Amino acid sequence: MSRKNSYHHGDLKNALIQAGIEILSREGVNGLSLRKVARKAGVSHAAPYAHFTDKQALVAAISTAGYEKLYDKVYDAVQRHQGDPLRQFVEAAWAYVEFALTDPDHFKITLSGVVEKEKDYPAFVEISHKSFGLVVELVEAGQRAGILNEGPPDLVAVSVWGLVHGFVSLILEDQISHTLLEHYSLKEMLILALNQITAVDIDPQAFA
Amino acid sequence: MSRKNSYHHGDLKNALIQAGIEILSREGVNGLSLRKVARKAGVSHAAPYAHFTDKQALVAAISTAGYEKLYDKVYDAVQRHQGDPLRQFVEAAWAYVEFALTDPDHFKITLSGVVEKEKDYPAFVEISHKSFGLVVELVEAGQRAGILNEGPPDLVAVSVWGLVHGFVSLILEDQISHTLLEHYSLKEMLILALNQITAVDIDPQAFA
DNA sequence: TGTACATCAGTGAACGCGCGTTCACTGATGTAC
DNA sequence: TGTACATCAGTGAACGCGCGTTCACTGATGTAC
Repeated sequence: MSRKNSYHHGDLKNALIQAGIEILSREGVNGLSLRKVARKAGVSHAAPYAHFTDKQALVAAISTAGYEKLYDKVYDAVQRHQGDPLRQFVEAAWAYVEFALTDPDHFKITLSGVVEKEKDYPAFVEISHKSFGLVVELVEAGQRAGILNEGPPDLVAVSVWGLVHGFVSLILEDQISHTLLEHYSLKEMLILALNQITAVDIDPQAFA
Repeated sequence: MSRKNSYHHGDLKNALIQAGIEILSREGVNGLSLRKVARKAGVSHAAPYAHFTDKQALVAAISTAGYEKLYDKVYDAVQRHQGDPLRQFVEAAWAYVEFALTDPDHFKITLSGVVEKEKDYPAFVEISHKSFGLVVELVEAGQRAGILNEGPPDLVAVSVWGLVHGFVSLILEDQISHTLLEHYSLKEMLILALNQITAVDIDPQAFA
């Protein structure tokens, strides 16, 4: 940003990732190309090769950035409601949903496994493990507080993550019936869904 | 198939859909092109235009076929365990998981919303509604049998579908920890996840 | 402080490729008489 | 049953396009003396 008009960009790498995210949100996964990303960053189409070995690597970096943003949003929610495990649980789930709805295509490229070789990118693997760890911690806190059923925390974490992730997917795929959407807000629906999985009954009204 | 060597194919439309599914399973979503599909069906690359107005239409037909196959597999499971609601519930969920694992890319193209304009294809919309209806019926049966919690069946259906769908997604995205996969079979894990959502406790051993 | 030079991050022309789609055509099939 | 003809489902050449990647290059920056 600081050296916008000079020959050298200064922070092209991040600018390319950012440009990629914008293209994703405007044109979807199929509209994402190296050349478009370079164009949007105001740079020749060969310039990205100074920072990424190939297109895959750029996509992996975009995915990794998406995961990090998701983690941060969820972590924020957890921090904001320290000491109130139920609220923590609900708001963390809601943060996940919000990120997906705000930037559906960034969410999809990050979590839909569209990119094959994510395993080859250590930063991606790291943030994905870190995220799962966060869910496990949340589950353990929930179990201690008696709002979640007993059971191996990692297994319960899979159920919880699965439920929230599936909920998001159904919304993004327009798979949720119209009548349902007329009767409930998405947050209410999420809470009613979470209710199926918690040991206590959550009152949607309390989380308006 | 019957007129393989004649100028006219006889059943090109279905042959193209089938060829598309095969390409999907071998090369993934990004490998799917009209020209490849035609080649695989043994036909010139312009031939598909006699049956589909454009590439979108072919993809929509492939997605629709995927949904129908999924519906059939789940419906089969339901039929096979008529009179045993718990088993019906578990095996229906497992059929969903099995389809996704058997043909991940067909599953993805069908349910990942990669295709934008699915709404424009009535056959797709129809089978998707029909599928949701089947889940609702299953939920109602489960509630009557006391194995699922009370609540508006369509809402509970969203939770159930969401849980199973999310579970599948986590597996396909390689998001489930290695240690977990070493300790449990996928079917066990599915059942333990379903356990979080049922009113009764399911014994994984009973479904080996 | 000033100069020489190595390093680095850009440029722009060029490559070959596969794609979706159109178009004039042709061979096979079905139908009317 | 045989013939004429309309219809239909294919063919293959051609189009223009955007893509990923390479390459010789050049301008800017940082460093040693």
